[in-house]
Amino acid sequence: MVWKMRILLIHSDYIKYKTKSKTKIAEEIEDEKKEGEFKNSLVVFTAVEKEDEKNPDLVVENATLEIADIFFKIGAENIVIYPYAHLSSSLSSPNAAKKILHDMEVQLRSQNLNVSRVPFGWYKSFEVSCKGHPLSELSRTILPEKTEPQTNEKIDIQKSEFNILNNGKLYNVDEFPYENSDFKKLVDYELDRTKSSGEEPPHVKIMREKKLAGYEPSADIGHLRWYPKGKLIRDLLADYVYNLVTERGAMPVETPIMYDLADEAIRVHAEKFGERQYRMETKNKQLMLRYACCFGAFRILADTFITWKNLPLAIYELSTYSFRLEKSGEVVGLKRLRGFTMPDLHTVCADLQQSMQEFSNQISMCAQTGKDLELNYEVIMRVTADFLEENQEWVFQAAGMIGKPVILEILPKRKHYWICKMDFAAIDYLGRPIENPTIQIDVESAERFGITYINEDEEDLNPIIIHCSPTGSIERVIGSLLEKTAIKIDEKPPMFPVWLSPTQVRILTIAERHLDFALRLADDLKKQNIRVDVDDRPDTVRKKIRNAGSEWVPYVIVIGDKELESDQLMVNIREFNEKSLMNKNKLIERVNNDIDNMPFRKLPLSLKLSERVNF
RNA sequence: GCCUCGGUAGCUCAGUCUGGUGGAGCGCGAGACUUGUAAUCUCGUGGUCGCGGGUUCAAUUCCCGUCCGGGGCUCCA
Repeated sequence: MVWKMRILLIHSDYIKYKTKSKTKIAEEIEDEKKEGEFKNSLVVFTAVEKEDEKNPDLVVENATLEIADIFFKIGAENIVIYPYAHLSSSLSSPNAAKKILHDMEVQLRSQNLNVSRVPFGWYKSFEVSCKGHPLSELSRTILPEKTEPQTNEKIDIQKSEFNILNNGKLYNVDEFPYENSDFKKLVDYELDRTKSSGEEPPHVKIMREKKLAGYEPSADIGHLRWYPKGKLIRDLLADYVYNLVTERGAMPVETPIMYDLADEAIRVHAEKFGERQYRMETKNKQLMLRYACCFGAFRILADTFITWKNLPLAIYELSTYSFRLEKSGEVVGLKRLRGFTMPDLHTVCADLQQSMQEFSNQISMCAQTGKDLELNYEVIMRVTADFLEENQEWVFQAAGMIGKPVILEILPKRKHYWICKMDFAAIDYLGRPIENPTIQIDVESAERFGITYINEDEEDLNPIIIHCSPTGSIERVIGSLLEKTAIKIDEKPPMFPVWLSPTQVRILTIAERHLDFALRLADDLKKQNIRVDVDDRPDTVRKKIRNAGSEWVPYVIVIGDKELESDQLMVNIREFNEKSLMNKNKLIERVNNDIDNMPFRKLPLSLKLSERVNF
């Protein structure tokens, strides 16, 4: 059980007290404080607990915020801080308590409130008259954790330095000759220079129109429901990343989505994410929902016997789901969710040298996903000043692998667990980045989680761990693909890459007598691993063509009397907005060529459109 | 979380300012048509006007609260 400061708040008509006799731990007081009476007061009975000693300043701050908040709500005139040990069975040391109570008094007073504090460590008689309105009796537990950063902007003044790195040369952000508008947009965004247009990102509407995904009103904010077409695309992307990482030697695992905060390493790692966690309590456990796969991965690695011969060693998991309690105003479409799916690769490296080498390999892997998914990534590399100083040659070379300018952020001090990271972002229709792949060198977690390996000299050492998401979250990938269609709308008809298109080939019939032929053709294509369906509804050809277009179907074939006679098919090719005459085998070849070696899954919808449900 | 705008039929949206029996298109159902490349015609079905409270003879409309969504701020270890 974790204990925290407990307070009982009473809005009273009056409170009177009188000191009787000292205890061993009594504080020295002047005579005038030996008794007192306060009218219309918010009395704060307070017990300082063991846990509070870990971060007394934060407890004081949180308690002060809470008390002031209630004070203004009820409109009392005085605040009376009353030490009251009996609220807790796990008290802090008397000295810590005295300090915290004193600091609370000072901090409340600094807000120009009338504050009094009743002496600590005396036996006292007291009389309190509670007002009895709904807010007059409240209890609060104050956590020694960060709540809102609102009041203390003092920390973290040290700013990062931003530069552009191109062809091994460093440029000032204002002097760089920008040629690529997406890159310029990322720079502007990083430097807080992005102007807002007040529009909704187009992918939000498209994801619903195309029946991919929708909001689930009966869940929390930022959790989606996925319809069959969207689910198919998710699964194909998951297959894609699985193949990508396993081909490079990663071993897939699956770990729990919730963790016990009683585990010290889990708790400390969890608290790095502050309030943005889902927490849940069972009868005797406090649990958190994972925000990435680190927890499970690290626990596996900590329990695994690893030697230098095994390194680098990579384990992979697709987190369905990761949970982040983003602020309600930040959640939007597929870009920012509270429940999302992230490919998460953790690579154990013997030392910094090996981790840099692996980092380079993973840069290639992440860049490859941009090519495979046909997404343009702009890149930002972030390093601590120390790391840059010692490894400048490597940093420049790593950035050079991108083959175009990248932003280099230099952090004066290590602020997080990583010393070097690279973020790849697609730029959305409104010119804002969607953070996709990321690679990070983690120098902290191995030790915290007790992950070790045996080196050649049989010494037990903590490795370096690289976190990598080769595509970023699956939802963001889909969001980026949809944004891209909106950006390119003037250049080409919107569509998914053929391997991700739910329907790859649609066959539509002119009259009922053409259905048998259409179904036989569909069957042939299906046998060749092509997702095909048949629009057998009694609508006009014009209308069926239009429908196929609005579903972004890449290849559409009309079957009429002519097709029954010959083996030639008139194929509508969406990408080029053209019609082309070809036979069945040519079509199969063409589709397979589009799909290349990307993953395939069958169409999880009925073949005949007349039988389909409208989601 | 704060500020701001919105929530009306399965979907897209009008109506609300100025309170008085709620509209259109698409979809869906029925019928007609039997169709060759981006919406065939006619008829019909369809609503707790997000939810809760208040004001009023009367509330989708005005007021308060709340939930959900968009944008901005902030944040994205």
